[in-house]
Amino acid sequence: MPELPEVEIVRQSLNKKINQKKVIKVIVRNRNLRFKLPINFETFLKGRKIIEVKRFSKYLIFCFSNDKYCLLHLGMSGTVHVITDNQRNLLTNTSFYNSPTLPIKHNHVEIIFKNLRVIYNDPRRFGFFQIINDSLSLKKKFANLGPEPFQTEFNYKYIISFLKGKNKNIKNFLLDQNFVSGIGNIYANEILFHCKLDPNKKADSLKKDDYKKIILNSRKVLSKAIKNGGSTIKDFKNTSGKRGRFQKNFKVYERKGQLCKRLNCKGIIQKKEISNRSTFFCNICQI
DNA sequence: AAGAGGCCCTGATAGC
DNA sequence: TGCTATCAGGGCCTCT
Repeated sequence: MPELPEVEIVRQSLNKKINQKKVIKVIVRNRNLRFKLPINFETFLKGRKIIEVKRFSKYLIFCFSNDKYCLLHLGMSGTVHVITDNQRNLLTNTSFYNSPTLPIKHNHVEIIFKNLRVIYNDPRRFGFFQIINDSLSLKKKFANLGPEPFQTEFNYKYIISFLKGKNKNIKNFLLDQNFVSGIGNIYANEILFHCKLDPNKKADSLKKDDYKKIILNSRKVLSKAIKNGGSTIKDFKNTSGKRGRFQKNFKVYERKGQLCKRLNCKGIIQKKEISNRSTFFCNICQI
């Protein structure tokens, strides 16, 4: 569920809390994430200083001095928690189990800094860490990913040339990270609603105006989601345990059977499987 | 080569 | 109450 906006929220709060801090210790409780945590993970991080926390697409990038990097992808259920030593002492002394911020189970990785620690929690273990040894490898890692919606490279010309000769529906393309990166199932649904487009429509049959709407609305929806602290469906929280608010703005996602929110539209939101992903759309205005 | 489908995993929920 | 089935979905992999 963490898509670009949620990852950005995590990045922002992490960058405030751990920038310029040095890793003192790393605790790994479970190496079996989506990809097995490398054997040298702990020694690679230990002693290194964070100089910035960046993001590309749905990847967090911990940047260290000397051109070293560590990627973190949150998969579907990954959350990052930052907790100070003081908060931690209070928790253990009083009601650890009633803590609103820190989960008890599935805290697989802890990265410990002076006075605080970063805890990676992930029930489904679809998330992963990756060590990157120089900026060239970092570039390579992202080479096959498409631009983010915000980038100028995501423009009409690019879309036309990418879609040429391909035969998929538009929703699949929005989910295709090689076409445009950062959009997941929730935001793909929302973006297509704002474009008034049928998710099942073949992408190369769309009009010039539709492509422009897609560019505009993917930027609009994602930036509004970021402004609202991301979306919390079930378990997304920022590093302080605060929930997102953008789910209140959803027009179609998880609204099956409900009335379309567009002014004067009498449509009913439909739910349909498109390539194994639940897809929500209005049966009147999205045609 | 493009596209479809399977797989990894756990927790919540529905149905019996 | 307790069992089983189903669903959620990001990215990588395999098969056609």
